[in-house]
Amino acid sequence: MITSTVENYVKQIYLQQQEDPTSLLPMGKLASAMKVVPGTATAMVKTLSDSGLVDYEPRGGIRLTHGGEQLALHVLRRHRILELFLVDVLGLDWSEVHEEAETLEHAVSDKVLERMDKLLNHPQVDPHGDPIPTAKGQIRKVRLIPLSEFAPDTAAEIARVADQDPAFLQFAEKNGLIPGVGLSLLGRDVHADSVTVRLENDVTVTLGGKAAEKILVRAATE
Amino acid sequence: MITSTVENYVKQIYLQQQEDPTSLLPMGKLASAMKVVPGTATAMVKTLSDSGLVDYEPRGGIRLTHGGEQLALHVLRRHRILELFLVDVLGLDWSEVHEEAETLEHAVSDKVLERMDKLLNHPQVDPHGDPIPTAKGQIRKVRLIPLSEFAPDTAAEIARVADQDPAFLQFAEKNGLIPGVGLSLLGRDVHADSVTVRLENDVTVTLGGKAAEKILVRAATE
DNA sequence: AATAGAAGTTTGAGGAATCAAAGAAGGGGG
DNA sequence: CCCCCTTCTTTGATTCCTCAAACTTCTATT
Repeated sequence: MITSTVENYVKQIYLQQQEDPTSLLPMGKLASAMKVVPGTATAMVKTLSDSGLVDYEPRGGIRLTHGGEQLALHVLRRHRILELFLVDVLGLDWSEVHEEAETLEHAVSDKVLERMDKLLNHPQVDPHGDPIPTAKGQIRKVRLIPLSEFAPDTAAEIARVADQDPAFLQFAEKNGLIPGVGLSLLGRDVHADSVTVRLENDVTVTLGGKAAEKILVRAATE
Repeated sequence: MITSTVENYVKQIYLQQQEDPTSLLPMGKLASAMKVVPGTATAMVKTLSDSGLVDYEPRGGIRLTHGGEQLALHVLRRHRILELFLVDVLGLDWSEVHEEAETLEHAVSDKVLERMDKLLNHPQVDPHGDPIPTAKGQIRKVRLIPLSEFAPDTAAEIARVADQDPAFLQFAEKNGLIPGVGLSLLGRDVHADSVTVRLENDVTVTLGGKAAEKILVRAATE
């Protein structure tokens, strides 16, 4: 049976793999992402391998099989629709829905999920701008530019805030750094490791490199 | 930690105890209600007893402590609000929400639950007419009369359908036997073990004793 | 009262997921 | 080229929940 632990591992493998899609995911990365000791990850990966969800090369690393990726996308779909549902229907704050969805994603049936999807009008992205895979397991991969690498003097719009830490999200919200908001790059200071932008409401915000990496933008579509 | 298994046992003990509130609940009843072998129930009850959730008399039976009852009511509240939410907000059929809620009741946080409660306008009963305990763990106990014992020639209203089997609920729905519907007793045939009622839409329905026991009514409040 | 049968408890074992700690593999610096 | 350090795997143990089956207690019936 697919336990919620298995779902979590597979989801995490998928997310980690996105960071570096070319090479095999090392055990250590997975173990620390799952917050377990390395031995636990090894044991679990063996059962995932036996279930045909990952390809496992001992001491080499792992990679999701097609089946594993489909499962990961299925879990991710549940997670992201739930996040949006919690924000749009139940009025929770976008900074707190990640944790809630983390539990619920293993408990909602497909039937309930599709009702939510319908109620939300088949959304494409969750409250943080993360794309929602389709029920058939397809995900739109859009090339977004981190604010830290964004070219000056171009109009852009925030597409995604790539961090689920409530504290960071609250900071982002307070400063108007929310998906859909337009902005333009005022300046970048390499030595100060900082980026300054002007938002559509004319407020200017300066971010350090770490924070600027997490704000992903796309060229504005007027 | 309170696992969902513990929550299920405590909930089930509460429900079973309602059937016969005066005496201790025998192990066998609990075991069959939980669909486990008797030995499993014994083992589990010991840990419930160690956690102070039940009083356990070996070979005598069990009874919830105050703490156990509070936990049971908390779980029941989650279950019933979820059922109503699934019907009223997501449009699921009342015959199928019990199963859905059975899983979700262990995954939903208090925060999310109270949002649902608010959205539903602090309901008193779930779609089947079962009372919803308050957040403080209080439950309104109303004396309802089974159709099988109902006095003739009195106007009444269906208050509750006490069965969660989807098949029975679908039957009830098809025949208009839904909480809130008014009816009057046309006749009872002791030898045929049957009861005939006329519903408010003038349809008459005849039920056997087993079914009539599950339809609970209250004197009509005009 | 003796005893058969029902009801309940105990014991031994197994699967899922975890950790701690010992052991093996592999790669880079001296 | 060898050793050492990092990374990974193995091993042994633990917790939670379950079952099967042996065993005990109680009750009711003759």
